Amino acid sequence: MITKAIEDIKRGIAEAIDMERIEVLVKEYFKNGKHYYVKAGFDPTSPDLHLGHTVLLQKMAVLQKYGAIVQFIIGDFTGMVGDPTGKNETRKKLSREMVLKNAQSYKEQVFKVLDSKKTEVVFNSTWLNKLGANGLIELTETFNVARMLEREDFAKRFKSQTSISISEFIYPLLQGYDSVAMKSDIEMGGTDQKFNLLMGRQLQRTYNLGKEQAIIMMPLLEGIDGVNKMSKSLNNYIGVTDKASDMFGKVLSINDDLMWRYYELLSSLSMNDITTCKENVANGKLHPKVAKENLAIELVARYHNEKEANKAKDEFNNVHKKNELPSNIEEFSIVGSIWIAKAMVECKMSPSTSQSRRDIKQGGVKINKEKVSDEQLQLQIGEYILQVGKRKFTKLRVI
RNA sequence: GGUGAGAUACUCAAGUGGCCAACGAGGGCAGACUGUAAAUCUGCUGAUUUUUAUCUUCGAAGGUUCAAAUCCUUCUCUCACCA
Repeated sequence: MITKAIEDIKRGIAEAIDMERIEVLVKEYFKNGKHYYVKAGFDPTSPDLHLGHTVLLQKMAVLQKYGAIVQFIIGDFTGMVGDPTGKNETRKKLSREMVLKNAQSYKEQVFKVLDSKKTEVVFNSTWLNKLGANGLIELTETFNVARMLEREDFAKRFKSQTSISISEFIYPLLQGYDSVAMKSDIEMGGTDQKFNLLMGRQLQRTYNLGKEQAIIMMPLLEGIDGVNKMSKSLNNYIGVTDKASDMFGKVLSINDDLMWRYYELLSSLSMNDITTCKENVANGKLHPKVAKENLAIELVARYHNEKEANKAKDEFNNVHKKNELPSNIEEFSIVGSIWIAKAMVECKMSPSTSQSRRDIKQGGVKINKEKVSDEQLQLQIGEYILQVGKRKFTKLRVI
């Protein structure tokens, strides 16, 4: 049982620091039911979670199964200091209400993965506000610039003489201080967070907490382009709140190699099952598309439900294989007969009439499944199914 | 504070008086093909029913010129070097 627990915990992780301690904590739990604390921080600015985030969350959910209480820290204070990477725009300070609202929407998304009974949601302003200038100075004394510059990205920037702001130095200290305040046993984060995570460990020692947190780092999940890490700004993400049909489609659009990565990091199948599945695809017993569909169904079911997932699958096959129409098409009404290019703009299928004309010219526009060849086409009064490209449909009513 | 470099479309990046709505790359969109919204190949990628045309766009505002992204003046911002 314990061996299996440890195996589960180790699965897919990029790196762990002080794994022995983690094992001890888990063993303790199995022996006398003693809980331990796992910390992870989230920036409250963008509350839209995507599957990249869930890699971390799922690992925490696994730990919860084995005795962990998750300390879900909303970095409302550190968020204000600003993760200093995106410089040249002035960071807007989030209002209290905004933070609370984002926190609320976090909860809705997070508890699709985490067990809410074993999770504490806390704001780091609670203790960081109290820290004050004195406390802050004290905190900065625990560390020195030389050590700070050991950090790879700082080192690079220092070498190339790109500017580094003082607040960037303080940021990791504050994050580390969270671990002191929360007395965490384990902290989790992405591999890019290594420095900040280690800081927590270091500070716990400095502040004589009597323990040093272990660290679990999860790999960064590649986005659906298969190259960059999943992120909202690169628009290669699958959002937790994406519609079932979109989510399904996006999963199916990843390339076959990436599929296994997603399996490992996102699926709840055991590693054995995944290996078997992989072998079956390799020797032709299982069609890769079926394997991908299974994965898509699992994920859609997790964030919606099984019914929706199967519906999404049928829909996808209808639309893309049999060329049928999706079941729920948005409807739009326009008064009076209208030029098709303009109609497309009106119902938001196209950003401009110029774009509409291009699409028509290239044969990408269909009305009632018939390709439109006449750029000048006027739509008379009636009902039309308008299709642009492969997946944009609108039911248009001209009245 | 001083000196120098720069600001071009979604991003990177050419262009230094007319042939510039602006090379190229990435991205995006569309088409063909496919098990797929993958891969590959092809086309398109400022706007506008004046479509071999018109209008707006190369940090901002003025100016020179028949003609400016390109030349001049001022301003704003960024970056680097010195202090």
